[in-house]
Amino acid sequence: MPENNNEIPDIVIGRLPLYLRALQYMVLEEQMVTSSKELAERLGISAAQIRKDLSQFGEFGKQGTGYQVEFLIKKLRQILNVDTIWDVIIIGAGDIGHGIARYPNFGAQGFRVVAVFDNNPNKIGTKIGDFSVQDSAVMPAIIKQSNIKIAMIAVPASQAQLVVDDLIQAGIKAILNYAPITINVPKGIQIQYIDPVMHLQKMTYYLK
Amino acid sequence: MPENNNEIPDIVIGRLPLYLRALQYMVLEEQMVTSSKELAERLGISAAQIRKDLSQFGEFGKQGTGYQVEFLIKKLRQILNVDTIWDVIIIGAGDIGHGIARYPNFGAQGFRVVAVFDNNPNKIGTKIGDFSVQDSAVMPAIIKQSNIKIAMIAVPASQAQLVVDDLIQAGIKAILNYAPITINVPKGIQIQYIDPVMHLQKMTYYLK
DNA sequence: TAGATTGTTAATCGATTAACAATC
DNA sequence: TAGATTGTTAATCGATTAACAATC
Repeated sequence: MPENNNEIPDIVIGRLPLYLRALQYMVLEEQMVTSSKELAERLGISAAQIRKDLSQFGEFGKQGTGYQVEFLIKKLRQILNVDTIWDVIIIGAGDIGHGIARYPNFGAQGFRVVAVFDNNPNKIGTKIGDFSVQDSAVMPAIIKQSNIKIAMIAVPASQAQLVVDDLIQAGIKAILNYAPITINVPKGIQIQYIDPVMHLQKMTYYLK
Repeated sequence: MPENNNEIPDIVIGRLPLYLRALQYMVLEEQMVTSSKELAERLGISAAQIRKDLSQFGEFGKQGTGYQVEFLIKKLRQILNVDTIWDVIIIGAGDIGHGIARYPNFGAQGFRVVAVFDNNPNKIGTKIGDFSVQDSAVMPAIIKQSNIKIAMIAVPASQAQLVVDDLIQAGIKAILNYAPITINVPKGIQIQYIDPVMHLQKMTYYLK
């Protein structure tokens, strides 16, 4: 007896934020309705792929008409769990930490930075926008107390694994890692990487 | 008569910088030799995949022994065209522009930031580390004059497409885009995206 | 009704993995 | 020689695309 196969591919999940982003620009342009064809052209992918991806989660369109932009945004936000606000912490108050602490796009997209930590005594207590940098020593307590699930780490590569281990110990479930090093995490913990060097080195392959 | 199929998949190219990064940490740890198995464990991928990827470019290992770390690094840098230094410019002198202008990892990885541009008169002439911010108006001339091929853009989403069009017009061939919007570029131009929100939204799908 | 576009199936295409002969 | 590990093939697995009935 075949199981109902309801495992949605990770690669599909990865495209949903892309769709959401494009739809939000349509709202800014006061466009009410779109189609898989139009979205596909904007994003440079195939219309069939967009329809197939969306159909994993329900029937959000109308034949002959397409998709209501606002409605599809609402559905995507529900699917991605960004129809509420997630509190996020930052570890590392260097240049990158400063940059992401002030990043203006998190708010509208479901994320709120609530604390910045560092273990350097010279940085503890300094101000970044609204927050003052807190001692990493109090980090686990604050994670537990505020039930925070998401962290962004911007510490030196040499410290990244240790910091991640501490974060997971304290209850963090998702990590966005700016340190240029591969981190090991147990199953069930999400980790994503941002490393501009990787992108640049991929592009130079094709240059000259 | 079958053509020699020497088109290397883009997805393979994307993994090479990851291998390179891991190998460089091995050098720091004074490890001389590695194996596909060890690399695979570090990176959380399969050993077969690493061997297959590398074999696209040559035979870099020895049976029974594995790979000489320094030698493989040298080969990967050649393949990726990062065995020389690429000059890179930054457009946009806001928080993100500041952050990447001071990013410490570019130098050792084949990239050198040589200029930062902005079109805001309040920012033009201000200092970021060693450079002063230049007027975007002079950007095309400088790109041509210095034969710059790579740009990183950190401007508002609303300006990103226009800036990219200008850059390509001036001769830029590869763009790392920090603006949270999909950009259209002609064939033959490389573009890569960095958007922390996308990564966060992908992870929240799996949370609770 | 005619035109447009969805959701879905089946076919195609491409990527990953398992396995092993070769060989260091 | 025995053990280890490569490079490569073939099999498997998964993702994308083309096509079209359904239907707005």
